[in-house]
Amino acid sequence: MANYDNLNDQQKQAVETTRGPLLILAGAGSGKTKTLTHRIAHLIHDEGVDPFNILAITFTNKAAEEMRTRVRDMVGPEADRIWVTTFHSTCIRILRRHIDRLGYDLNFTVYDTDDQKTVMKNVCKRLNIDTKNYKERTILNAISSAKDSLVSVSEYSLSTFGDFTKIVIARAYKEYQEQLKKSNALDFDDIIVLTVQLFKENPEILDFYQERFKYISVDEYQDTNKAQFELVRLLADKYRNLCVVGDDDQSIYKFRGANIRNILDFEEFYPEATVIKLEQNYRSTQNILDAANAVIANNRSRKVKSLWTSEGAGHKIRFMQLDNAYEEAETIVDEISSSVRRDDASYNDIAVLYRTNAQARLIEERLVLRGIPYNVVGGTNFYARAEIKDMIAYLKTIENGLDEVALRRIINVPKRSIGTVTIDKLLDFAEITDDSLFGAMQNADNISGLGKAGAKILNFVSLIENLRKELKAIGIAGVLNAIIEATDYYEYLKDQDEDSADDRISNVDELINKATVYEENAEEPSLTGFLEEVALVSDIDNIDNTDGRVLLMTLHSAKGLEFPRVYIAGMEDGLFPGMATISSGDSSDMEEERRLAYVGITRAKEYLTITCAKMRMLHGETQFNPVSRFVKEIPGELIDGMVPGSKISRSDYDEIDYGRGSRNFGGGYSDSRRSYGYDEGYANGGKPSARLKSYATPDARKPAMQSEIKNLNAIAGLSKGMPAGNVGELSFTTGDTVKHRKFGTGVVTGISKEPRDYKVTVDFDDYGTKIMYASFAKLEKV
DNA sequence: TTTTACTTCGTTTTT
DNA sequence: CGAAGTAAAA
Repeated sequence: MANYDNLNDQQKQAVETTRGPLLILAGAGSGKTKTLTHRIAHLIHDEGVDPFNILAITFTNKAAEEMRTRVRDMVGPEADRIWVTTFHSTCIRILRRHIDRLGYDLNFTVYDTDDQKTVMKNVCKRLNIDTKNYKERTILNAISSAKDSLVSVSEYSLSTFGDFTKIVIARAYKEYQEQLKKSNALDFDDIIVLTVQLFKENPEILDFYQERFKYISVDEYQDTNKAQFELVRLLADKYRNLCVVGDDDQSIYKFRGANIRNILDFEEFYPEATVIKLEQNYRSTQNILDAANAVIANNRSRKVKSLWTSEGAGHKIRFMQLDNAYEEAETIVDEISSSVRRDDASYNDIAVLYRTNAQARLIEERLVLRGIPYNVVGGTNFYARAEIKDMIAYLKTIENGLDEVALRRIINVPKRSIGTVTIDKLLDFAEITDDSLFGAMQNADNISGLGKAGAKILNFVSLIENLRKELKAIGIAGVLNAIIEATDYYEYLKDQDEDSADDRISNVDELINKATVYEENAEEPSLTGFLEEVALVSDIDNIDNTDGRVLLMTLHSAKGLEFPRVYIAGMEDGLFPGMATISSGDSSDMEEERRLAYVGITRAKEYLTITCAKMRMLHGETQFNPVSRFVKEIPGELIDGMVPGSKISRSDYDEIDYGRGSRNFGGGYSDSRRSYGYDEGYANGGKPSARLKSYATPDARKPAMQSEIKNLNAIAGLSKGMPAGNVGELSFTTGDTVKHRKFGTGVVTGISKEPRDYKVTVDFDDYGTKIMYASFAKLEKV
């Protein structure tokens, strides 16, 4: 019997409502994961539901992971029989078994956005579409939103109504789908769309999964698109035990196809639905909640809710308007520094949020100068790096020879004299013989006019075929090593660019680590599985705020997270909300932007500081932005320094003495300057008032700053993704006996230093000799 | 084929 | 302003 004592009345009601459609409107910080996990435990323990019949869908791997552990904590190992996964992995699991019904092979690969663009480039070339007028991305976005709303190629073609742009997109859509199919590849949207199609065309398959998943819950329901709605609808259609959880006020992914109507109209679609609102907040102080409530109340398309807490009012929200973006960054970093020094805050209590990634740079620069450890979340994905994509392309080619994007990426990387001319000949041959590119390559002997390239092609083909054969014996990590060896890939990287080679090599090493970890941990490791994991994993999943770093991220990335101290930077009309939103005639755009502000505010547990700059460089021109309208929607009495009871007016802001209340202005400033020798830039000898003019020559300092960042980062061991200052000391040396979680004990026979880590060779008592990376293997000296 | 000069274009991005 | 992509030159 599960224990529900620590649930509030609404949560309890949600847990106990197990039959029929249920809509849980879960405000920010209202304990929705807790409610969902209890609900699952209740189903199993009190209603005797077989875990096998439960499906819990989330959007992110991270959310799925968290829910899985929490359910396991409550119900034990039985929990592993529940499907707790993302939309995309759910669908891939289903498609791996049945996609042959739709004419694809079961070993299909998944294309990421880069791959999509490559395909679209080819499509445009083939169809003579001028990519000046029609950008690949624009076309792809149109296709993506068509797929999101389940509009097929033929339906799209029929709905162009003579609109020339749409006609072009329709042609591109058709060709794009054909190319993907030829490559036996799916894009992210296809993963959902094809599953829906599979179910619609094969009632017996649908029925099988309907019987399997008698109880379904969907998290972050406000972010679902039409295709996902349809998928869930189909699955739940038989038993109608569908529980959706979401917060319409946190719907911030419209631009990616999320349809807020799914949650707003749930009751209309399921008239028999029970609706429960979770409004008690367990995260933030009342002041923060009041601010959030006040802002979001300006939205019209929403279900009215109001967050409250049984805890106290807490600290007021601090607002500071600085003269320019440099001072904004400096002020924030100063405050971070002093709050850690003087209060009991630690770096991992703190997050700096902003609207656009570009804003991170200035803040980063100041953090580096202060030697404050930080991590920037988002930006470039690990798997988007060229060297990683190369390695993955080799793996994809081994896995799925039809994958033309992968094959063409590596066919001449590293250089093996198979140039465009040769590739074109091969493609012609493939077209005539109705074969794939790889098929043509295998037949290189029968193609005339290839000249010397013929032998090179066959070499390449046998490399791939050999690796395919050896895969079983040497594993994924082994294959990767073999690729590097056979192609002399590291030499290639060094030839490319001497400076970045070390970084790139260590990235590849990291990929090998990941492969090793995957093979050690997965139930049934396979190349398919590894590629899937790689395709469906993002940086966001690896956010770690326990390693003593300040986190910098966009407001979007912050959804679902919480921090004791939050800074929201750049709250200016023109930046947040952005210019495009302000000038858009569609009020729903502004409402979405406001929801983003709501998400930002509700991330804060104890302290919320909002900043903006009067002057800021944007797109190469200096802009003078007024204070964000969202800030003005916060009642004045909640803001530090404001006259209680008054709404703030624009003129009020200009009167704010934002120096007040920040305890260490003068001192902190001059410290940081002296130590790094930037005094010259300041007008008044390192004793700035809050109204200090901007740097005399902000740009002149840049080159110095850039190299300074590199140096400081190197000294502090701060480069992105590296645990805070720990690469170095091993607790053992050659000859020591160590213990591994899985392989047991063994003797260290060798240690070699890698750019980022140690490679340790261990002769295990029971498993033979293994080479592993120290940071992953977690070896302990015994 | 590779380097270099020039143009273009600018939110957010769970998978 | 600066990244990224493209066209032209070597």
